[in-house]
Amino acid sequence: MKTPRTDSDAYRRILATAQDLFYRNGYRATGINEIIEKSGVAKATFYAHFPSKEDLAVAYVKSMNELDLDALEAGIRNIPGPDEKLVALFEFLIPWSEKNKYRGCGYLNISSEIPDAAHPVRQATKGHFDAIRAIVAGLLQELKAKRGKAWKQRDLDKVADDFMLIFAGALALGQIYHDPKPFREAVASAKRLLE
Amino acid sequence: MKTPRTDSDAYRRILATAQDLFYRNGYRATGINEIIEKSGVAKATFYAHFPSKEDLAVAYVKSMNELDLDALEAGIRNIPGPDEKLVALFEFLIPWSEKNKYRGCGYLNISSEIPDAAHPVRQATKGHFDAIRAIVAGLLQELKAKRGKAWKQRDLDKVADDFMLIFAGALALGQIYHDPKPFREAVASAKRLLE
DNA sequence: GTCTATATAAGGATAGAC
DNA sequence: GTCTATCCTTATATAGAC
Repeated sequence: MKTPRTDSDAYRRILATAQDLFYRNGYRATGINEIIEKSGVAKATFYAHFPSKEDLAVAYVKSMNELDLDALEAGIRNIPGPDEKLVALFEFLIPWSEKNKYRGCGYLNISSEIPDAAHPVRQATKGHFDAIRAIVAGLLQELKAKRGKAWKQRDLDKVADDFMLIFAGALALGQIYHDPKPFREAVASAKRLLE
Repeated sequence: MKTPRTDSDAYRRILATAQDLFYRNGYRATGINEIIEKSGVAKATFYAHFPSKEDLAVAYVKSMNELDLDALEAGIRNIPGPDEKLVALFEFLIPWSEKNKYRGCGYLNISSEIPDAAHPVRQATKGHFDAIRAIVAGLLQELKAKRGKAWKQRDLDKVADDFMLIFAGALALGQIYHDPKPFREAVASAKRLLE
């Protein structure tokens, strides 16, 4: 028997299907059988790649995280200054939320469904927000250097805290209200933080 | 056959059990059978009061909303000024989050599990955040009157937006990180908004 | 209101043949 | 890798007797 590989076609199809269903319909609402059916693999093949549903959940979060971070970094790469980049992080959320029909943040959503904070999925969702914060912190450092005296006294950690609260808050409220409004408000808040 | 009443003892026991289990373990993770067992009612009694699990979910959110708003208003009643009251809204979240073992916001959690934005449960969770915002907006009006010239130019809607983003952001990140830190950051952010 | 079945579907997971 | 069959549990919900 061959060892299942992460670069096999079946693996990719399963993960792509999970990506879609877990995000759109939720983790517990999505059955293994449905994933197997829609990804067009055999049941045995599925379990050869993912010994349990939880393993698939972990792969789902990690893979989504890579995609999101890549998209995010590609999105800000050609934007000139760190301040414009920081605002762009929030502006991206407006079309993103619409594209995703205001289903909200996949990391917050699956975390809500898994109460055990020690669970590998929860560790992975935490890792995602850590990564976002690292990007924000890096841009703030650039900005501090650029602004010189005016920002000399600013505590970058606290500014990063503010950005993360507004970021997560917009994701949460965008889902609650099923509307892009919180994301527009977040853009305005972000701009104000950079004044 | 008697008409089931919302003030019956069985009704209250069912709702109290749902309150506990839905919040702690999640909506889909909690089975009707478990609720029936732990609330000590008969299966027929349960279905006499709640024709379906969804009906119970709606009652759960609405009842939780009433309890939370009552607790919140009682908590700020004896605090002197509107600015102190606004900060207190965030300070309350620190012990609250610890008491709830950082399980997060029950309204955000169940919303994550119900993708259909038109669902009655989703309407109820939206109503909760509307109610919170109304409290914030009311306090901001008081504050504007109190501060006079210094706040004459402030757009209260935008300040309320900021408060709500920070409020929801802390709830979301407090769960992600399973930690009171985001709530402490939210207190600091709120204070800064009132400067 | 209680109790004990029961219907029926879907859940996750395994096994055997190809 | 595919296919079908199956196991066991849990899910929501209903029925009948007391």
